[in-house]
Amino acid sequence: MVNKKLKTNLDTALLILEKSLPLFARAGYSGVSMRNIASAVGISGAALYHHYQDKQSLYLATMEYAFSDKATGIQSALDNTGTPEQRLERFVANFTKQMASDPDFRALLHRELLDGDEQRLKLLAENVFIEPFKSIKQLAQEMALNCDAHLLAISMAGLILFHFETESIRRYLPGGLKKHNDPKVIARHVIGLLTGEFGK
Amino acid sequence: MVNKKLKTNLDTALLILEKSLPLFARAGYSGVSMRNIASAVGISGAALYHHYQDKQSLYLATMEYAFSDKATGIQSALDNTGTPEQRLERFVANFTKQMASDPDFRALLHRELLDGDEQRLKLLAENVFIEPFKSIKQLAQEMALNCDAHLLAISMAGLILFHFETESIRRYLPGGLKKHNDPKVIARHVIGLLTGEFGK
DNA sequence: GTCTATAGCCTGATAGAC
DNA sequence: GTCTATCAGGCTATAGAC
Repeated sequence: MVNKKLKTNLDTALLILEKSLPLFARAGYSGVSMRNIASAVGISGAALYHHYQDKQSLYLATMEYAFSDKATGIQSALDNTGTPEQRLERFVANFTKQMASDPDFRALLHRELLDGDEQRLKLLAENVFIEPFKSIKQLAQEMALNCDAHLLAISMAGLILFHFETESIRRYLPGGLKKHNDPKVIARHVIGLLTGEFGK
Repeated sequence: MVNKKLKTNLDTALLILEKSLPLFARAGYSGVSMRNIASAVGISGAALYHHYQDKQSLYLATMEYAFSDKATGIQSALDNTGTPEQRLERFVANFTKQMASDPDFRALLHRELLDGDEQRLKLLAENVFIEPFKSIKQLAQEMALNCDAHLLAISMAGLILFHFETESIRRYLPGGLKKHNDPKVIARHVIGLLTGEFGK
């Protein structure tokens, strides 16, 4: 109750984004109503329209909020010290850990890949993936992996993300174990595959 | 107009599934209304309820229809002739081609991974993935790849599917080219990664 | 087996008081 | 900046004629 004057405008607008993010992540754009969001925030539906013009604007703002500082987090896994192999290992371990800790981000990412329009896909690319992508491509070149760097960067992300994406179904597939959801186990496996250390 | 008598019951029920499949694939469960489906089929909304109890039943039936013969298609890529390396190559090339040719199936798969309940995930696992999964695991063992077979099977599927999943965003990422959507290029890349032929 | 009509509820969005 | 009340239309699902 202290300083109620400051608890206005910007605070509510931000609170709305905070509350709508997990709703959109779990049910998607058309699975969430403005009333759902309003009641999660604790205000009336009409009040939402004071902060955001319409549902689409609110959704876009939620995506901007969800993606805003993800790039720096991912980028931090890509510092330039050590051998290429060490940097690869550090990146995979770190990226896996970050993805494991943020299921809402993962869900929004996959929903955007399915449903995103040009504007939102561009936002996602520019705000989140372009910079890490460049670094990974450079890393691929330094490792002298003799393949298309773009394809390799996609493969690295896919190797990690797909294990989380399939978490819900792997329990119905033969050999599925709890440990396969452990970010450390996943990272170890991906590093092994990428460095060819599994032999053959 | 010939044989109008035969154009009843089962035919309409099937036609409904055929028409609802791409709608659900592109917009998801809550993004498609019974009216949307009815008008795609060319009948009234009420008529849908003669064939399916409610929207959920229709959706489940659509998933069963979409997944029904996918297992055999995938399995056909896994015949037992040749060396493990040849079989791996054939499987990756064939699976990639199949996935490339069926964007609706891919979309439904990803939507189910995001939203599927236990019943539908079990359906997807049992009708589509269990048998190919077993074969891949056996292949992994024969290739003497020294890693967890379950993780490897997931990785193989992920390596292929993620390239399609990111098709919409890759055009905003550096180095994205048309050829990266070519199933032959993708398959070649995945095979190279899995066999370690890119060096390092 | 399909139709029209409709019930009852939920939707996004607005008007206007406070 | 938030509320209550409300609108117009969409939603799932049903009733009953043909």
